[in-house]
Amino acid sequence: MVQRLIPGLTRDQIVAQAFVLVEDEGLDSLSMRKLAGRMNVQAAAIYWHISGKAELLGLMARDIYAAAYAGTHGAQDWREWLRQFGRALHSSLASHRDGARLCAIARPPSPADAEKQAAHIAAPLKALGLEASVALAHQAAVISFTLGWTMFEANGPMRDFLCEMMDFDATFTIGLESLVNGLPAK
Amino acid sequence: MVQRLIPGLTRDQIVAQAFVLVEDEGLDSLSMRKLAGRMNVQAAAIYWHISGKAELLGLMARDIYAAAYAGTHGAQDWREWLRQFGRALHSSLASHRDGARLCAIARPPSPADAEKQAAHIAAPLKALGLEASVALAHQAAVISFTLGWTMFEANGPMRDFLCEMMDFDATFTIGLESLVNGLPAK
DNA sequence: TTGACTCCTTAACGATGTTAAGTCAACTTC
DNA sequence: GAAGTTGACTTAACATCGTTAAGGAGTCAA
Repeated sequence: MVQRLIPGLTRDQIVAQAFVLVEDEGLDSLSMRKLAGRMNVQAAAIYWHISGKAELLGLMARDIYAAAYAGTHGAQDWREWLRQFGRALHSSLASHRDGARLCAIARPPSPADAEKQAAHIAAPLKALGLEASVALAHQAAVISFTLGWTMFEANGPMRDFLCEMMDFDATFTIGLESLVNGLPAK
Repeated sequence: MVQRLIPGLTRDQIVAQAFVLVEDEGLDSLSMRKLAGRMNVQAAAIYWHISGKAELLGLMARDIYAAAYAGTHGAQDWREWLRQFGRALHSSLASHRDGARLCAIARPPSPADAEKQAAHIAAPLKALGLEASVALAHQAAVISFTLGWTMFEANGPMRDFLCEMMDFDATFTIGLESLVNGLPAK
């Protein structure tokens, strides 16, 4: 087992630079060559650390979701938690350029340990009194709405026109509230 | 002004064949060359009829949305209309392979006549007593939720695992009902 | 010193979207 | 019917893309 002192490249550094690249030039301009160029490295070098572009996108999406989970604190009941989570996910998606499109394209990084991951995801809602399957279903609803909305907000048809007719953020909040309030407890 | 009797290729035929190709091989395999090959034509020939791949995707997405609008009949109030529309859009998206991803990627075909298009879209809800801006906002909410859900259903993380834990269709309906019931009339 | 191992380079493969230039038949006009 | 115009397509090429194979330089253990 040999370990370099200065590995030069790291998975985290690659993902971080990928975010910077997307921020600068947009998701469509995210290519392995450009990404490598920004790190003064050849494109093939990235493949030593990451299996391919799909995994890169997966890791980026994971970071966006992680920020959303980190943005929920001290909810008293599961509806409040879902509202917090929805708002946090929306702001996480919106704070990264093309964030929604990225999460829409990205595939799950590890379909293998889905069960463990699902349990981990359902945990906060279970702690607030929801059954596991209901927790996952409700979270799926909130994620779907939020992801769909942010995408609609960013690239949807008539975007510029609708911008003048309504407050996107306020309308999102209304939709999120409606959705969460109507979800059944069982 | 010269007009051929048999133009050989048509926009509609191209779009139709694109749907067939996606149905057969998936959205990732939709390339101009393969599409042209299926019509016994060179790839560049497509560019005579369609400006590029972006427009092709836009036309495909437009067809999917059109099927959803066509699936709403005789609603008595705007909530019922939104429910019908949500269900129709869901089935339209689900009935085309990679339909949700397609609509997520596709850009609006014509940002120019957004105002006219918005009025046309808001019409059915206006006829049922909703103000134009509210109509658009509510429709945006339903589209966002439905598109997000269908995407989640198709490619989302833990898809296979969640499949066993819940009925996707039933859970979608619950979410849609919750959302629509909670939307304000004003 | 030898060998193993990590990390990166060079080079190449096939595929992609797109454009420019050329071709040819169908039509219009004279 | 000859000439010219134009619609529709072919051929060829360009730049770029994700990805892989082969190899080399550096670092550590023996």
